[in-house]
Amino acid sequence: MAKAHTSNNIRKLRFHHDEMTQQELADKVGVTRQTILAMEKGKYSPSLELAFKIAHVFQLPLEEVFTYNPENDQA
Amino acid sequence: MAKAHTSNNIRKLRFHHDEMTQQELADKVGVTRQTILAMEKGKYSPSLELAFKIAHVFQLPLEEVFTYNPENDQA
DNA sequence: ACATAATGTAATATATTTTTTACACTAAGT
DNA sequence: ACTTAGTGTAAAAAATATATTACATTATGT
Repeated sequence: MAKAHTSNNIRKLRFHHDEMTQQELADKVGVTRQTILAMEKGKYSPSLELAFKIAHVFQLPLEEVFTYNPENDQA
Repeated sequence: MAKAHTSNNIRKLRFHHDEMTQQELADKVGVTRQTILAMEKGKYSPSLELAFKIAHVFQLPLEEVFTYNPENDQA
């Protein structure tokens, strides 16, 4: 297994979407600003549900918001 | 926000993939059999990372394994 | 100079996911 | 009849995500 990571471009997307603020996004998906901030900072990766909600806000498929970086998982 | 759900067809996919057992899948993605079982039973929805790993095992885009059912989220 | 909005940091508390362990049940093989 | 493999249930512990609160910083507007 090992360290696989999940990155996202929430930050970029916020700006591309009318400079949506962290708070606004947080409100739209029903979490706290801290949660958005932590995600943008890569402090932790969200739950699948939250990921779906965020993709939904930006009207994008989940995989265009979050990208999976398998580090060295077995095949 | 409210209750949005995430469903999956892990079970089906396991059988379509050489009748892969819960334990085998668990091993491939580095979790416990209980975790796979709980997911199949809808007991809780996985982390984004785990979701990605599972999709990766089945060589499918994440959204073909997990589907988001927004219940009544605001637009 | 002041006020405000947006973001960052940090600590603690709560919720949820995941692990660990143990046991029950069914189906298949011998 | 026995064993084994696969699955289901359950409870408690550990890990991780999320909430809450409070404060610092920077940029902008007045």
